[in-house]
Amino acid sequence: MQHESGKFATIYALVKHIPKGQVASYGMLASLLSGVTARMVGYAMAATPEGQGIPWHRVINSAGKVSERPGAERQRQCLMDEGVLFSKSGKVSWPAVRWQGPPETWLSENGMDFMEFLTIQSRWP
DNA sequence: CTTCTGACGAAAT
DNA sequence: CATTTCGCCAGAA
Repeated sequence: MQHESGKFATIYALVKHIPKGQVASYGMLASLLSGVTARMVGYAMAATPEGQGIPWHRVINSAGKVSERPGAERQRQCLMDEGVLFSKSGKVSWPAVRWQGPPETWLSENGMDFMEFLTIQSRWP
């Protein structure tokens, strides 16, 4: 995230707000950023720079599962270490661990009014 | 410069 | 229900 501009940088900045023990889907994050798709969030997570405190492991897919790939097991372990529970089929319970969204300071800094945020949030898993 | 390749998900078929 | 389509970033080769 060398150049403070660009889609990825915006995505990383948002991911940093997800607290320990909570998770967000690629789509949830994309819904808060204009011009960003869930796919792009996936691309960004795959390219997450290390050593910058970006909790990449707290981002999973809309089905409530850690996206299958080499390294998925490590991600599940990171989440379990934070107290996130997985069902036998490897899914989390969205109502139990879902991130509720960024703080209001983020909303104002990004020109999003609270009403708009609530509408977006209502479509989350 | 071109091509390739990644941790998605809604809508159409 | 299962499968396909497509959007259009960033960095490496």
